[in-house]
Amino acid sequence: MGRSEEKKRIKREALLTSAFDLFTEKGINKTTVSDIVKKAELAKGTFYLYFKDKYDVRDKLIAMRAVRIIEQVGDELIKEGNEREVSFEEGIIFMADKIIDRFTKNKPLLLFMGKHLSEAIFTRGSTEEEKNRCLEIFDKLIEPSGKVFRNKNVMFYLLIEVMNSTCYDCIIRNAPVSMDEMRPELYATLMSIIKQFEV
Amino acid sequence: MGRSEEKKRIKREALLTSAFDLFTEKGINKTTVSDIVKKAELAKGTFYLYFKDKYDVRDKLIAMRAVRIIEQVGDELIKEGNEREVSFEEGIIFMADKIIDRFTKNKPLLLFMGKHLSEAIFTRGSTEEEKNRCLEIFDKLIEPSGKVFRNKNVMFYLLIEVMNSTCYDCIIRNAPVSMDEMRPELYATLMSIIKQFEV
Amino acid sequence: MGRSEEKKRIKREALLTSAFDLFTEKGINKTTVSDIVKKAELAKGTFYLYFKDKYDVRDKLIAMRAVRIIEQVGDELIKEGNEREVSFEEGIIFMADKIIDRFTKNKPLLLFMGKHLSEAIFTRGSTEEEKNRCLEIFDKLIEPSGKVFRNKNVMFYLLIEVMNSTCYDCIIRNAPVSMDEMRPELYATLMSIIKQFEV
Amino acid sequence: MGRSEEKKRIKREALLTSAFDLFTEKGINKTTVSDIVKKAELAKGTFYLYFKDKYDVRDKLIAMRAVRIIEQVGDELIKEGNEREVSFEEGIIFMADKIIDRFTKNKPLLLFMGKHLSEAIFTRGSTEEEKNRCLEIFDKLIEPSGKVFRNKNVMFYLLIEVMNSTCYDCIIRNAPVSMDEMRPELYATLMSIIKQFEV
DNA sequence: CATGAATGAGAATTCATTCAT
DNA sequence: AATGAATGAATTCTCATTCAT
Repeated sequence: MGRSEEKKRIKREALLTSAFDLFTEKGINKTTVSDIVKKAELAKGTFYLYFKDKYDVRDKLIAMRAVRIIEQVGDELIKEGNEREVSFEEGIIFMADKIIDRFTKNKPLLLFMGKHLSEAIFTRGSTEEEKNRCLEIFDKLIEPSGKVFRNKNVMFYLLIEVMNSTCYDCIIRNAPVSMDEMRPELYATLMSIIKQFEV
Repeated sequence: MGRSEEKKRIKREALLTSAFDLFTEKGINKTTVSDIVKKAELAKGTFYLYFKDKYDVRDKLIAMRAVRIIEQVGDELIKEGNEREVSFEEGIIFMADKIIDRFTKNKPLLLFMGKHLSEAIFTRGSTEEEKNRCLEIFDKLIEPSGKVFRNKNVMFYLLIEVMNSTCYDCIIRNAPVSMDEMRPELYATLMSIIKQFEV
Repeated sequence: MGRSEEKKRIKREALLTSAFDLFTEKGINKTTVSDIVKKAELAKGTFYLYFKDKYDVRDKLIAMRAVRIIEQVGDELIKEGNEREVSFEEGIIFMADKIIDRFTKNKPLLLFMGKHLSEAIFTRGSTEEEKNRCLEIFDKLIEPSGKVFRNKNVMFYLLIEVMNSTCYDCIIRNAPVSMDEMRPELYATLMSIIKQFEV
Repeated sequence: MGRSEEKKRIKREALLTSAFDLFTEKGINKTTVSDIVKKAELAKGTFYLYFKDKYDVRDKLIAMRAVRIIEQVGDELIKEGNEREVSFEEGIIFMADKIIDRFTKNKPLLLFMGKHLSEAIFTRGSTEEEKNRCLEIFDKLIEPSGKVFRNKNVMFYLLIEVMNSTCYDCIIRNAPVSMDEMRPELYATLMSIIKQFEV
């Protein structure tokens, strides 16, 4: 990568980081392009060299964050798998558990992500390549179990969607019940879904 | 109700109706308070006598519509029940079917509702009374079956949430698959969830 | 005074009191007629039965307060005069002293009065009668001294004006010096002015 | 100064000039930011690049005008001093005379300045530098006389304040007497004040 | 007299976007 | 590629005032 390419990457990165901080801090509606460039210490016009508008940035951030969450939790699972035998079902619960943890500790992140996790992963993944990385993580999860599932993507979509929705409603809105009350039901539901797709 | 109370109700109604039409037509961001009052044939200031801002109207509309959808589909189910024996599970499928139909035919409505159906019903229901009406509909659905469920509200939350999410993603975004492809999996998932809660 | 006359007086009074509280609290520009009637627990329209607009209220309040200040300080002076011999010059100093005290303890009042004290007394006195009461106070002050002044009203105007201006600038703005530093110079100036008018 | 700096100065100037014209013409309350930018032939938003709001402009204008008045009258006095011997006292009278003249001929200016002359000079002078220029003018006035005064700034504050107040009340409100009737008393008062500060 | 809902002109201010430098 | 001053349409919201009840 050339010098100038590198400089550009840094600027893009600065804009994304600043925007993310502001979006999670005060919401997208109250964040202006001015705020973003000020925080990134760049000129107003520069923003438009990299992004169409702030909604463009938001979409890219949601996609990036969604992928990152899955990747990081996937990595943790791999580590766990190195230490003890982990069945597919256990793996899913493990991931759900880690994601719930993460969101419980970082409500602004959850607020920002909304219920867009699966959407970001399955249809907008910031790049095709990232999207595939996510799907691969799931595939690797199934592999050792030797199980066969029809319609894997739909299954994963449903698993993520149920998990994301309950996180959002229980953690942010504390309704219909608290996350703690929901957790066992959520896990049971995840299990039900998996069973349903097993061939 | 007094004359003036009645007049106020009509004005409030006009604002809500106009706002709903505009929100579904061109989205909330592109709809201005000016647009709403113009359509309602009222003065700008009048809007602010009834609502805080357009987001206030949106929240109230989502709540109202959510309740209305459940009520109407509930009514249809009652009619159906008068004509033939309908089990609880069949009833849920029937309702899901009707809701999918409704959203398929009215994408702007779905776009407007987003994934807020359960939230509107379980935590914001425009009034406590409306919220209870919704829950009652579900109760009536269970009754004749003689079945017993633990944590009914959580079950209903999950049923509605899964249905709402899949509708939104499959109908609006056509992803991860089309609604037609999703439908059998959705139904199976609804069934799994019910089973899981049965005592 | 009839029953209804009395009721009207009470309402007028409530509006004046509420307005005064709000004006001193957050300034006239940030006070709305709505605020005033809400505080007075009256209807919006009622305001306009008693006053032209909020500036009308302000003018009346300034005039009333100006007169009240002079009267109260005049009363204190009379009491003082009953206890010890007080020359005209001493009387003026006494009054200035009391006024400075009052304003130092009640900056919002001073902020509200601005530099309008003499104007309120000499040209707008809420009623002709009140205005005359003020002038009489000064006359009574001169009487016992046996001194003769030309152009008494101009003299009083200058005395009040200098006192009001220095209070405002020194107490509110603390400039060009503090009130404590200004006080001896102010007193000297008041004495100079009196001397100048003595025949 | 760079090209763009120069352009900015011109725009700021245009806004100040337009605002001043409108403020003196129809008062600050009836002048809107829209009026100002229209007159300055600039865009609405541009106003907010240079000033916080119209009150910010007013404050800056009052300060500028106050300084300008003192400077111009000071210049006239210097010219006069070149032609004939002028004592300190005569100088003050000369300046008072010129200021009264100016205000009599330009009542809107006086209306706009209000009783803020000394405040603008002694505490807000648009810049520290301008403020000092004003004080210097007074110093130069004293110098040739060889006289010594204690607390010069307080003396000048009082001289200006009395002059400003009487101008405002007599010229604008014609009360308690006309400016012509007030003039000899004003002059005498100015002389008394000077005497009082002489060491 | 009193009310307070309704009005609607219009004020303030913002902010995305452009473009000359 | 980067800048940031300038733009001005767009938007929100206020608030004095009216008037039917």
